[in-house]
Amino acid sequence: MSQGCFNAHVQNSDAMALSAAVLAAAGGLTQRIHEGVVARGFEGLRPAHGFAFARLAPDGATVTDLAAHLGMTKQAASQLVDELVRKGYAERRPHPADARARLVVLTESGRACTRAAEEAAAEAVRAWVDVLGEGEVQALRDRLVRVAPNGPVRPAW
Amino acid sequence: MSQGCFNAHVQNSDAMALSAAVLAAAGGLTQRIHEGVVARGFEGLRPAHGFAFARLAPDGATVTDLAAHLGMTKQAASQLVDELVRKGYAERRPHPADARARLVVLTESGRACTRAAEEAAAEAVRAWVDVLGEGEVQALRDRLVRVAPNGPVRPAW
DNA sequence: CTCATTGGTCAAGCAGCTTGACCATAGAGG
DNA sequence: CCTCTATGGTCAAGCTGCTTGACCAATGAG
Repeated sequence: MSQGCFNAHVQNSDAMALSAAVLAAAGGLTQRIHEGVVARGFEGLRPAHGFAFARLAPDGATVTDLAAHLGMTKQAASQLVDELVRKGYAERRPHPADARARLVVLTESGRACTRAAEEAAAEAVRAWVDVLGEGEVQALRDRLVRVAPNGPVRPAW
Repeated sequence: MSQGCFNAHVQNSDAMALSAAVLAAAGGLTQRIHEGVVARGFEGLRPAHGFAFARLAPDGATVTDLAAHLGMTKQAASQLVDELVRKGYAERRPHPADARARLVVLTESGRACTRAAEEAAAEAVRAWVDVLGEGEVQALRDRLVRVAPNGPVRPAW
């Protein structure tokens, strides 16, 4: 583990301030996206579902893939998919290359919801642009990408 | 709601990339802090407890304050405090100015855990400094503070 | 003194996740 | 071709953290 808090320039209090800022930004963003999705008429969805949509959107995924992506058991992922199917956002199709597996894909309604989330995210980010300016926001994004290249994009706490 | 996605310079895909970066940074940070706290010998704590510690650390707080801070009911907050008390991290003291209320304060063990979290956060941030440099990290913090001044620092999804 | 408000707890219920068991298919090795 | 283990998926039961609802004690304004 780290043995040096002594020769570091960054104080613990600074680290906490940065951490709080990152968590506040993430929390506010999640909240705004969720509110925007609800405002566009998609109800009965929790933010956690958004992370599933993000994984399903490109080409669909198996339940096991989804479970790994969300950091939960495949049973839990399967239940989550059940819920999405029941609400009409996704459907299970036979996997083209593996008779054991089933490919979970978004329905048109699910894709519409994904677009709504994108719009809501763009709206939230626009508020950031109003404060910082476009260049600063892009710089922010680039630095965050460099700093958290493969962080878990999922409910983490 | 927003009617213009047309005259905005920021594309939806950019907004999603930024959102993903922020969430990845927050998720990674939370994970690292939690791991650091565990590595320093504090077990049986979930990240959610960290947000409670942050509110209790300065001068203690009432259960109702804590509930508002964490965005949950006071019953849930009370249960969380029960758990912290049972594990020796906090204790309930009579409130000096209100006989109805009880002031929840950290024990020495709770303060030690708070310090451990600060060290873990500093450690995680040092990894960011290694990538970006100290000035960039400070700039990152300043911009995030400007963008999310009062975001919810708590489990949000 | 009265009474609506506020801080806190007890109790029951629910939602989301976990563990454990099980079945069907896949794919590697005789 | 046949095992036999590994893998994808589901069913069932249980737990944990949170919610709602009811209630009591103390507060403070009238």
